[in-house]
Amino acid sequence: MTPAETTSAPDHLAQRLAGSGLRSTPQREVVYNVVLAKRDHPTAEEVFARVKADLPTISLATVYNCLETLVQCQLVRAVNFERGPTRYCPNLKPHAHFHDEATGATFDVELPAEVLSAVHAVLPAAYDAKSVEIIFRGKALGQS
Amino acid sequence: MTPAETTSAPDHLAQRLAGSGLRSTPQREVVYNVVLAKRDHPTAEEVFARVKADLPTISLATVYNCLETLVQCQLVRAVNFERGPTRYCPNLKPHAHFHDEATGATFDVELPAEVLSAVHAVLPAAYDAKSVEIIFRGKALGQS
DNA sequence: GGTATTGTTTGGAATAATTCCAATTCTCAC
DNA sequence: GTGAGAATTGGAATTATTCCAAACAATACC
Repeated sequence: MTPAETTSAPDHLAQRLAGSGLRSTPQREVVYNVVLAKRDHPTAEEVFARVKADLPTISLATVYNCLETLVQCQLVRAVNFERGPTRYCPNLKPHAHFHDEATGATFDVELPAEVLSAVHAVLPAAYDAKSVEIIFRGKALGQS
Repeated sequence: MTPAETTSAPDHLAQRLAGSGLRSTPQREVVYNVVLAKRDHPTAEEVFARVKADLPTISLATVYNCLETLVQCQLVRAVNFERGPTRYCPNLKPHAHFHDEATGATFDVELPAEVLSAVHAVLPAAYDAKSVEIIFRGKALGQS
């Protein structure tokens, strides 16, 4: 990521939080930075482990709270693969996910606007969709 | 459903089970019939409650076992909506799901082959998808 | 037909992920 | 500085599911 991004992220966070009447706190900042730093779709437990490097006394409950807050403010997305723990993703552009069944790794897959609208078009008029989630499952072939 | 379907379902079940070296048991039959009978995407607990009408002494563990077996034999599909319990669906044709956030109800949405292949086409070559799940979330407008 | 073998069911204990809660701590406005 | 509301914390509670060992059932073998 570029220097510009690292410095603007906290501002973005503070702005968004303020927009919802919430405060920017060290815990929220660090949790947000962790999700931004390594975009490997970490679970809450994994975020917890990484955040402790900066804030050794943070609690798991707070990590859950912060992640939930970030989801509410639309700064991160929560993604679920069947029975597994919720994973968190800072990619806000519309995209699909590919879940490697062998390794458990998750990858973002770009979703062109025309495909997204083709998908939305399958919905009968009686359904008003706020969001759509597309999840592939299978094997990812040896990527570096 | 037609009479033909109600009578052929058990055979279909027995065949598929045999194909995997498994036996047809009263528990598996009743669980399968329950999922087939009311296609409202019940949870394991809901299936359990319905199955008890026929088999009052069945255990919840057995319901989980049977559902898992049916999923393995591709007789039903398991569907997950974020943190909720797994739901079970006897619709085997490719389809998407619409999840009503207000009521928790789930509806099947037909997925034309060309949309399905357009979705698959977004995958880079390095990904070999065995399956894709498409889940809409939103509000369903007053359906009867 | 009786018995070994293997598959299936059962109830209860265990687990995993998350949420809840009450108590403390922090912040900002006055 | 004080007080009100927001945020954090640790631990208990909850939910959905899986695990496990014992009991039961069905088929295979003699």
